[in-house]
Amino acid sequence: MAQKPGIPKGTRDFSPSEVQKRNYIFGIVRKHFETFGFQPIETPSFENSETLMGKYGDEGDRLIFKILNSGDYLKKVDEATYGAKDAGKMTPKISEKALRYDLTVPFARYVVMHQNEIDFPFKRYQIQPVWRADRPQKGRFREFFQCDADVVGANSLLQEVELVQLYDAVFTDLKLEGATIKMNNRKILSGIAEVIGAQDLLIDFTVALDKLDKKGEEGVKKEMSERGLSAQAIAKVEPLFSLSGSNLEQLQALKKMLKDSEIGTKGVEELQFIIETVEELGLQSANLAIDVTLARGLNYYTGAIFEVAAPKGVKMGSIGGGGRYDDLTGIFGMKDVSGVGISFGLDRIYLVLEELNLFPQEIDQSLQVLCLNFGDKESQAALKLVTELRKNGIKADLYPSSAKINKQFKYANNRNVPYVISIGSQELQDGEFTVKNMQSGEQVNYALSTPRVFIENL
RNA sequence: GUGGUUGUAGCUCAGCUGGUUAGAGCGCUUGAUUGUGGUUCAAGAGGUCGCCGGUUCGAACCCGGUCUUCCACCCCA
Repeated sequence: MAQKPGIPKGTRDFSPSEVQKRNYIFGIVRKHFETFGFQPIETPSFENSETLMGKYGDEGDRLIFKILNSGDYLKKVDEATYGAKDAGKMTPKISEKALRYDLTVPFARYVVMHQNEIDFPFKRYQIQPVWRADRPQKGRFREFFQCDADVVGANSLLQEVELVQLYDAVFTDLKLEGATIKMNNRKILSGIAEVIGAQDLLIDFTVALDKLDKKGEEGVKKEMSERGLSAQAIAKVEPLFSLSGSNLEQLQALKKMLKDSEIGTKGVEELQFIIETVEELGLQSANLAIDVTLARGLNYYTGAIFEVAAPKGVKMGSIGGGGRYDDLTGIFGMKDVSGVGISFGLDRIYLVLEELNLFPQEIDQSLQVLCLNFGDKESQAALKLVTELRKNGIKADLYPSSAKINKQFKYANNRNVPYVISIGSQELQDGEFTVKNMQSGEQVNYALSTPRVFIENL
């Protein structure tokens, strides 16, 4: 019995029109990456486990897909480890490779390994799939594409400014108006933790704060308390919850709150510089907003933090994120290389564009011209014409068999073909071909000897 | 990883407290129309009811397991 085939949880097949739409997004993202001076690289789908493990926290380690060793992998496991049935101890012995979890860590590895060939500052972009053993939900997959652009070896805050512009350029080109680029700075978060006397609970503090929009003020306070923050510290956080107004007003409030913290003040200054410079240059369609509750999970960020929210009314997790990390390559032994980068979540952007109906109409036009097949003799002339059209870069095809004309037209209709050409016995006799505009229904005849006239009218 | 939810025709979904041959709309095929699609009319094809097992005289329906979907945690693109 043939069994019903299936695909693993959280993976998808892409049909022709889906691939075309995805390529449309890839194309726009790539175009702007390149106009901003980024160069492409690619890294392997899987890395050595030690490259990835421990870089994303305990939670991240759990979500990394491990690859089983080849051969009789259990032979190398000693009895004690085997008997203990401890996955944490066993895994490193039976799995030495893992699928990449994001593009940033492999990039850091790349920079360290190729440091002698790279001209710094190095601006690279990378568009490749990543894998996470997460539980799928809407917009969360186990295999999805990330489009990353990072700059390493440049400390200037102008990089952050450019990255905001890059976000804006891509979303504008995609006609996705009203995306909000939320910004924060890790130094501000550190500063707040310092001011409220909870430096050693920085991570717990930020994780709890990050949930403000979801859980509300009371929920966040409760979680902070559960995570060990003192009532006194929580009281001092209070002003953050009511932080509102324009970016400038928020900056003023933060400045005041953090005046006694050196690092906090530095963070506010950085944020202010980026925001003022961006505002000076202007954005085309995106909004830039301060969000002090923005924390993001990855601990390697040290400066600016970005996250992009879809336009209002679309229920979707963030469609992009990024930030500055002063010491990413440090974990691989290369000190003092600062990096800053952003990422586009292709799969989520796809869902947003689909929901807002923002894909251009002509994307589904895989064929511009279909020649009908009226039989052997007629199709010879048709094939000649098709060949000529193809030489001129027109997507043209001849229907492969002389099926009923009715059926051939239906096929053209379903494939969204704008022009259908008929060369039947009548046309052949007159040395012509008939072009039907499928939208208007109009038919025009052209001489078979001068297809150029038709091509120019297209 | 925890708790819940979903699965019936290619698609979107009905299907009563378990009871004969499991339904609709759209799509598909054929014909009206052997050289004209997107409209109309008629006919037709298409289903191991996610999968495995159990209860029962009898299961799409009840029970257990499993896979999948989506949701809330967790985390995140």
